[in-house]
Amino acid sequence: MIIPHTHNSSSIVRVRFAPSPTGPLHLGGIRTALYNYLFAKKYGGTFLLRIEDTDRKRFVPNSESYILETLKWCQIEPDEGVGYGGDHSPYYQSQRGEIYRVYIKKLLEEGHAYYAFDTDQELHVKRKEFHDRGFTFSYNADFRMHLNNSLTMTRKQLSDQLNSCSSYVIRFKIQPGEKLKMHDIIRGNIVVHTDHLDDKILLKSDGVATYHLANTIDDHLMKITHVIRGEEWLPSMSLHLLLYRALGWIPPKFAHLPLILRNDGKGKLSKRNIESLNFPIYPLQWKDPETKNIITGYRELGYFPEAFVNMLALLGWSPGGKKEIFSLKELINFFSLEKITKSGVFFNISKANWFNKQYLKKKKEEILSYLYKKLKKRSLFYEEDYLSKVIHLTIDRVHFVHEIWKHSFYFFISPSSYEKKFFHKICDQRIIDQLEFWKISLSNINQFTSVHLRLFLFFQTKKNEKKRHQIMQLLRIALVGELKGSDLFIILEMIGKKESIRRIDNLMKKIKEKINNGNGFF
RNA sequence: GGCCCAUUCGUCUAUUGGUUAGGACAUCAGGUUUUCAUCCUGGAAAGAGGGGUUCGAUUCCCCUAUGGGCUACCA
Repeated sequence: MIIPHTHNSSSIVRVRFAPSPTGPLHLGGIRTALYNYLFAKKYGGTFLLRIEDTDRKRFVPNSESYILETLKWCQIEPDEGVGYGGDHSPYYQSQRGEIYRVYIKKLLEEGHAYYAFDTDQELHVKRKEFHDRGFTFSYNADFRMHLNNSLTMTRKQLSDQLNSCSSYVIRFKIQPGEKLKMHDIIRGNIVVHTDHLDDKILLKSDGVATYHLANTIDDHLMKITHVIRGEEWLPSMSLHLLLYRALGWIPPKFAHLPLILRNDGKGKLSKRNIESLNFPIYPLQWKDPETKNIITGYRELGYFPEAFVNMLALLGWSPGGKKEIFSLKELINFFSLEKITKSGVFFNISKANWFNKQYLKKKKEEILSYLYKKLKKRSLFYEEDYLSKVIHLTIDRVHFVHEIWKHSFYFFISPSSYEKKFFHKICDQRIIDQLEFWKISLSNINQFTSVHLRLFLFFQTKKNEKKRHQIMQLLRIALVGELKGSDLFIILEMIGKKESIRRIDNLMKKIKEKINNGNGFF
């Protein structure tokens, strides 16, 4: 009988998002956080945030606040960890050195780790030598007995070496000859032979633990049940499993997420060379503390966090079925690690825009307040009813709140210019005569409603469709400035008789000016 | 080079041995419309290749190819 993968109260889910503070989060990072969050919430578990700052050289100021702000904006805030407290502090790896030291000592004593004194330079030379001869150098069982480490020393030699203050690292001793059988929730069974592994450094010469060690110890101590991380970590899963075993701990379950790939050429998404990408990769604007360059984010571009999260959730995961719009609650409800895709994914900005549009349709309030602000700047005031009508008439044309103005300005102000090509064509005395005729006709209409106006104009031109077409284009240019926009008669009704006539006058004036100036030249 | 992972329309994906291989975005055509956009209808568009297993493979296995990751005293 197959026992399904279930989670109950006896196995409380605890997951972590563990970024390193080397700059802003990108699409891939935030998606990893999202999946961790969804998984935790689905099983009533805990989502914790740990900062993996074991590499001091790569530290970038403001990264942490950026990460915190991003999670907040996406509404996937941690329950525990940096910025949220908890029983397992500190949540910065840089503050956990004492803890790591305890376990390093244990590994050393039990023969799972050893001191190594080879310098960076020596190893570099060795690697190059091997490479030139067509071989691969690996610090492993084949070579460690020929290198400068505690395995090749007597006790005395070792203590002398250590006392002489020469710098050293501590390496993990991999036992060769084993077929390691592992399981990944997304990928299934994976087998790696330990012969292919090398003796990874656990403690760097500056006394700081490497990611591998810190990560393993922290995940255990913080009672992490599921490690959900990017696929770039898949090759280290064997190392981590071996570390759990050496420390006598039960490992968590692993799920390695497919990578988000660059669609401009090669490689995984990263913070490098983002200029060549045709889409933004940061959720929030990032100001580089060194260069002061500002790189825009999805928030600044006008994406709603809900749309952003929805889009991201479906990039590498699908619950099946045809539904695509999911609230965060629904995402939590439908989420499952098993349904995450295995292959790398390409990001599609037009789909992201489509998602935003779906959410925009439900956000009339936000557009309303945006219009209010926009109008207030011009000292214009309109009734909410009027604004609502405008929004109703134009919302289908936009993907973002800020786009509403360029599609609705003509309900509030006269066009500031006329479409050049068309305007050029209508610079003619006959056009002025026509406009004059329609201006008078319109001013004589008492019921200035779209229904009446439509009837009137259609009646007037019932024998000449071409003419109707032409006059409507003329009026549209007068009202909007270009051959675009909402229903002409509705615009007329909305802005009213007085304003309509004023705009027709404006156009006539501009045509006259053009005719007069033009004559001087030709 | 070594090790690992992956491979369904252009993109995101559904379909876990029997389907006309479904949907969404994008794209194209037609319709609606005074215009643009929307909207509606429709089209084109996919199982990398080769071997097996099987009555039958997109689905299972192997090989090749391609893509990706890792191969640091980076995470």
